[in-house]
Amino acid sequence: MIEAQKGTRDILPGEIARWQLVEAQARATFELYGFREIRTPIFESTELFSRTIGEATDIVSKEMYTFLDRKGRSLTLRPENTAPVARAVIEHQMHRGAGLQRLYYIGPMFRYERPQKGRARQFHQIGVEVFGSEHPAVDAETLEMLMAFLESLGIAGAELAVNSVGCPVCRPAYREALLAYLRPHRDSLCEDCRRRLAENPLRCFDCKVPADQETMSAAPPITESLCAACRDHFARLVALLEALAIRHRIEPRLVRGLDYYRRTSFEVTVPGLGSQNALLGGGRYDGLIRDLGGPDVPGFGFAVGEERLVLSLPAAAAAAEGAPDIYMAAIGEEGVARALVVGRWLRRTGKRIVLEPQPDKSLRAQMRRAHDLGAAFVLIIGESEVREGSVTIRRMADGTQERVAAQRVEGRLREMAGA
RNA sequence: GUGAGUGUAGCUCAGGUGGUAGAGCCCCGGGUUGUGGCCCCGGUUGUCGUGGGUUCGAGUCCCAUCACUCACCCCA
Repeated sequence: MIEAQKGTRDILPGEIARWQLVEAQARATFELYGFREIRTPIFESTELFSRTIGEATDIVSKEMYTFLDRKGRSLTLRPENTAPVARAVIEHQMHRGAGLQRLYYIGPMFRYERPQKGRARQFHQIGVEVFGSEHPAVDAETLEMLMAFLESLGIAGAELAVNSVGCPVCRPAYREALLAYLRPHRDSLCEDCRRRLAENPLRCFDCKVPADQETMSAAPPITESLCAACRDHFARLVALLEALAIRHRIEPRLVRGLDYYRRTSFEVTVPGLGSQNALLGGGRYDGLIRDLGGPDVPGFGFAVGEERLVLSLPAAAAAAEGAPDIYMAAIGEEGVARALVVGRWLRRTGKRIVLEPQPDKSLRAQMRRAHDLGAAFVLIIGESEVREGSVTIRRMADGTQERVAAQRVEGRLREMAGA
């Protein structure tokens, strides 16, 4: 038997209401703030990701779905969507208009990883990107929108952590300061942290080994090593968050993995997701467009893990499934043919009608089926109805029913529904 | 890539110390020659993940393998 590939899954009709709710709420909220949707391709040139995300990151070094097409071009299934959106902005010169570009996207991403709770090889992100301003008010307003979005979905226990990871001016100096602090402790660090020391010492802050956490708690925080410009940007952002009464925690140990982040960096965690407790992450990426060969256009954005968001939804958020208004119970081939005609006309009045051609099935079984589907009315078309050109209308709520001429079905149905 | 746990009916799961498979739900038919919910009666459903080994005999023990789940790494 052929089954869905590891790390991929089918989202079945029984749970689709939660996905549709999340996506509809995202569109409605983002458009309130002037964002417009963009849809970019699922695969891109491999180079787009390796250059922007960083060759040394886990994503690029071991998690990309990369393949050669028939002409030998190296292509990659997108592992994230900020770089593709930036590519599209440059390609279509979208930054040349007046004002800012605010874009959002919803779609699948791909990373070759071992699946676990809240993690899959094909997963979905809802993300936004703002291009064209490095003003901290962009950061603040977008974060305010984000929190409003989560609130509108009734997400409980969401905690926003913000930090500044500096810029190419101050980050190298901080890295050296951190290394200077860590070198004397090298022998007491865990194996992973010793490796991080060489690759990306900032990641030691994420270590879950208690002894290492203790070591890191005394490490110099990045916020004290920021250059004047970055320090000013961060201070203004924090002040604006205060003014907006956005609950947040300043977390100097928060480091994000992708190379293109500058200055503002943040994430929202939520309980109940197992060890993948990050619901979303994002930050500022002022150098990205230029790195891709475009002009010096600053950017800010975030991406929400849609699977994790759906997992975090309150149980009650599952919107009611669309029960049919009418179930057609037809007996015999003639009955089925008549039901088709009646159903066609009633659907034009906006009625949701379910017709399952099973002429040999007992009326009892068809009634049971109508009940299970939650149909408000059943239209019965059996042998005697066919003979006299009528239809039996049954209101399921109280069992009242009557037989009317076929032409009168629509009007009588309306009367019975209103009664 | 590393570690641990789990694989029995469509679903959720029982099957001490080896004797050749069960329940509930679901589904179908009937009780009501054409009428739902509750009830009653009857019925269908399995390569016991796969391959090999031990044994007279393996769902049960051993080995291998695959899949799933959770955790590590890392991230959404």
